[in-house]
Amino acid sequence: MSPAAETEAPWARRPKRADGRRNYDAILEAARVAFANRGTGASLEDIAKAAGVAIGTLYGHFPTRETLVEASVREQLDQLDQAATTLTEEDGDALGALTAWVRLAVEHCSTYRGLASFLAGSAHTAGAPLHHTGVIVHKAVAPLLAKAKEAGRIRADVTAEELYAVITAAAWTRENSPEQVDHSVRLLAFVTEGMAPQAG
Amino acid sequence: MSPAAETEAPWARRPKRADGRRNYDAILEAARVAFANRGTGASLEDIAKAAGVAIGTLYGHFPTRETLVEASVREQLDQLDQAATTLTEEDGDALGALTAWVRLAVEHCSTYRGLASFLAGSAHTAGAPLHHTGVIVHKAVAPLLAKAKEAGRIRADVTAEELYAVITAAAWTRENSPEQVDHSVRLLAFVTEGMAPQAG
DNA sequence: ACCTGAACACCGTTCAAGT
DNA sequence: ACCTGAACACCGTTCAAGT
Repeated sequence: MSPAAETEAPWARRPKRADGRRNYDAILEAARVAFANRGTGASLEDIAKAAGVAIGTLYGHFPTRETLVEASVREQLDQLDQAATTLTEEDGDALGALTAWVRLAVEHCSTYRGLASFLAGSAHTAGAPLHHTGVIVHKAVAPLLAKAKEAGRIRADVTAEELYAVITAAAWTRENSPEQVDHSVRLLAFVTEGMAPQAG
Repeated sequence: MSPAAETEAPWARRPKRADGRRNYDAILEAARVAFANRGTGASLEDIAKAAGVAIGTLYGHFPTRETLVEASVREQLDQLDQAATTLTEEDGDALGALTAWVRLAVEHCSTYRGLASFLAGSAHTAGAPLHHTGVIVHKAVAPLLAKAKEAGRIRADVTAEELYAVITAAAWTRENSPEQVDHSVRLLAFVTEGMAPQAG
């Protein structure tokens, strides 16, 4: 498998022609603003208008809403992947490293209202644009989880899939929390305690 | 405050005229089927068609989608409320009673795909039709929570609001789980362990 | 290779007219 | 008091024509 095959997805590729790249970038930027303000269900016509392109141009680059959502969080996901590597290499508190990364993952998955639902919806559909996120999360969390288990801080039977369910559930809770209090913090605290070996 | 004011909501009242009641019931039944098959975002026109009424009739009885969703789960909510009373009166395992009721509540809140999001959305909006659900859950869970605390099975600082966040998050997880495995079961198990006094 | 925007489809919501 | 359905608005999606 070539490096390009790993990094380049079949959907939403950045065009080669200069005008195409300009439009692609403008659409992405407008989408990020719209998703941040209105959630992932924001009007695609409004996004095209804000980007200064016709609606057909948007569809040319992003054939489905999901491809646009995926592209709008792709860079952030790369950072999340790298953070897992950094945290795994650090010596010290294995449980702290795991929980720190889980919190980063929850923040990523709650970037926009509606993102958690998109992620959950494509979690079990191989080939879906946002299925990639689940794959990355699984791969990234595996070594962190293994180290925490070796250190005796997490039950041996906790799986990466269960952690992903926890992360998306916490992200959804965060999306839906009132501005004053983020209920996902306490939810994660309870879950973390519950995953400790001494419990139960 | 009269008893009627407590039980009768200002939205979605069952009409007094016979033809009105027939249509009201037919719409509700069609809505339950449509919500079960397509989630709470199901087409209202299709529901009206299935009920054999004009779209205006549907809007006459249920001015917003939320009122229709609320009415479609109201009876079930009453049962959930009664179950809390029964479980509170039982002698025996206080933690078991609490967790049994929480599981019933999770099932209620995941009756239809999309219901958990409706509930979370109206949780902090007094006056919203589905805000009622949150109020009932809070009232119902309070004595169960108090007994579990007295028995030393749950941390003293756990609030009913936190439990409601846990319930809706678990319901959302259940809605989004693949058919083979319900991830909310493990999520609830972890949270329950994490709420125990000996943890942390 | 990429862009445009008209055209079509579908659905939510309102309201004047009716019984 | 309740019902009807046409009318309007808004949005997603496609595609023939253009550069």
